[in-house]
Amino acid sequence: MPSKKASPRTRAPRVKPEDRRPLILDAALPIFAEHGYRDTSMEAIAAAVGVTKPVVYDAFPSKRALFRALVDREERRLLTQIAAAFPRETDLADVEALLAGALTASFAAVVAAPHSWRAVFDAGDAADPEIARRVQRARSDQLKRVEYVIEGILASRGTEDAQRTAGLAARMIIAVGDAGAQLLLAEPGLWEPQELAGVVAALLVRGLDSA
Amino acid sequence: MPSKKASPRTRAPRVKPEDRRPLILDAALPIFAEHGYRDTSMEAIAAAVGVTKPVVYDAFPSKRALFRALVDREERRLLTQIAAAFPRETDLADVEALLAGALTASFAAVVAAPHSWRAVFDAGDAADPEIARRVQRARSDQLKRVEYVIEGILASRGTEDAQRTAGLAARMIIAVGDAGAQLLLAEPGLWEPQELAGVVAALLVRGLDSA
DNA sequence: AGCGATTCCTACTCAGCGGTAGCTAAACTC
DNA sequence: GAGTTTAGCTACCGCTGAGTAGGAATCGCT
Repeated sequence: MPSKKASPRTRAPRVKPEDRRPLILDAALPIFAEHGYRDTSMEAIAAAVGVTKPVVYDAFPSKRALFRALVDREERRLLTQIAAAFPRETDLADVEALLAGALTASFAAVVAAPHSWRAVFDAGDAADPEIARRVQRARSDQLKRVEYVIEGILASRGTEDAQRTAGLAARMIIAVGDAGAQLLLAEPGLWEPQELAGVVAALLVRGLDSA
Repeated sequence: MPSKKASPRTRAPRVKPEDRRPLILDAALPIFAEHGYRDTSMEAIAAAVGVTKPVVYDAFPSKRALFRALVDREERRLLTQIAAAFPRETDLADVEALLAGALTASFAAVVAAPHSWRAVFDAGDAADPEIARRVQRARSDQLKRVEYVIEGILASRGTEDAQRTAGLAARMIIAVGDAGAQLLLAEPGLWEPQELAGVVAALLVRGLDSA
């Protein structure tokens, strides 16, 4: 029997760090998405790229930096996709159509990039404080935008206490959107994004009675 | 200078393990609720009880066992409180009142025991697999119950595709309930549980148009 | 007071993971 | 093909946190 080491570890092909970086992010995404920040090790990421740990550290200075870069990239990807699918020149008076359009765009983006969604989604809780703050801020900005639109609509109807009600409604809309996204991922094929968006929008605007 | 040790660590009073256990759970609850399973150390729990690590290990054989006991207790507490506040003999025909009653009970329980809610809530994700399964199962049972009620209502109205729609509606109801609970905790005092339940129920049943 | 039982504490072990030093092999140049 | 550069690898360090062994203090009983 030869006394060579058990697993000689076939050497990985040579790749420049700048080309290695996106490969690492690609491999890291599903791992972070599935196990979360704390339960993902640099070792595991390196293995997924088919490489050893120091190679990863040649591309990113630290785990936090890697995750930060990942969240940046995936957040941009999601927002770009949503923006691309967002209907132009919506009629502000037709709330239901407005909602359905926004939801369709969001749902489509989530279905197209489920891991991105998952990773960014719980980056707000578990990851390190800096990233958590950024993600929470992004979510809060989104909430404010929805709130602003709703408040305008309610005010134009003369609803009393429009501000507080708008805050509530905005939160409910986002909650329902999140739940819809999770449903799409949990039971793929059960709903088409567009169909789901229509039904959810109807439910929100006209209520369960419309079902 | 005296050569005595810096902090002689005042010895904790003697308590029997069976009496110690609930004290440990009490101290552990807010820590787990705030930092999650992975980011909570036995050391931190011990310190919060005013005791050292081995004492905690005398009461619970492992971190997982401790957390499991905690989730058990808090889950029971929440369910008991909800059951106690749940309206008797609700009219199945008045969906809005039914929903408002259920939400009021849930909201009240969450406000009364916010840490329990938080701890159990994200035990489904981050904790160890066994507990995650149990919590997810509990949530899925809850979903099924709501789904069943909704399906009955929709079927009695002759809605087509009642089953799929009921599944969706049930998820939306739970999502909205969760969001309401989070709102109550995030901005305490802004809404009374009962008031919030009423508004949310109206929104779900009659839609945004009713606002 | 003396003695056993019970409870707590000091002081470790061990494993896992983030991060690094320094050697080795592949590619590129001439 | 020799020399240089660049990328990858082995083998380590240090720290943190779960879990444990064994000694020290306190209670209860006689």
